Amino acid sequence: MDTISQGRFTSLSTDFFNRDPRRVARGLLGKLLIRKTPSGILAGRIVETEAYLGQGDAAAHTAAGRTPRNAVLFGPPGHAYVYFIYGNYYCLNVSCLPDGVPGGVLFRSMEPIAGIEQMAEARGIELPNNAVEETGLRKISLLKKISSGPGRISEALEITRERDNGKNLVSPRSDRRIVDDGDRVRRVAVTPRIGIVKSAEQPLRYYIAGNPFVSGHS
DNA sequence: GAGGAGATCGTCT
DNA sequence: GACGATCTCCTCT
Repeated sequence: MDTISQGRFTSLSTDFFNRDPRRVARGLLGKLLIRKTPSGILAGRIVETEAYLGQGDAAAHTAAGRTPRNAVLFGPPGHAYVYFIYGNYYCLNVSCLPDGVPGGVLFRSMEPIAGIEQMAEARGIELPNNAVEETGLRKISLLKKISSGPGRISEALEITRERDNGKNLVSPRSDRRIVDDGDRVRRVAVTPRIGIVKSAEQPLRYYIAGNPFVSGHS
């Protein structure tokens, strides 16, 4: 058990990810994505995910079989799959299902929790003084640009393919991992995934209903 | 507030 | 050689 500011949290187990990506995507809502850096801990609460099924899912990177790029998704569960998109952005996924069976979950959006100033700086956003102490709608509008969106999450947590692809996200020794601080999600909404063309109709996007940090349309 | 276009490059065909 | 699990900026309303 570690502590982050005033809270406590426990690591998720490998078994948590050794399941159907749809169950993992739903289960990850409310959990914390954290990264330890030399200058402090960065953390955000996961509020939006998308499941990518390894088999029978034309939109998944694994649809056409194993390649050097997607190898992590075919590997053991609980590892980071990071890919580069549109010449500009990195997107973070976590591998699911047993070694040899492809599948994963994309992190689409998170609510900034700790290390907010550092994450804003990594994103090139200048927060006004006392932004962290703000409340209500004003705070939401200030913080939403930090990590609402797949590319934004990676930039805020300083995640790159070169450094993070294939890294273990459950080991307590890892400097980037997914943990549970006891938060319980009340209501989960399910919609089709965003930004894809193939298999676009399947309801595989999950988000915390009513959470203001969800990206896109909620 | 909504909608459209450009940026930019790794990956696979 | 085409395209993509995105984001930002700009324009129009």
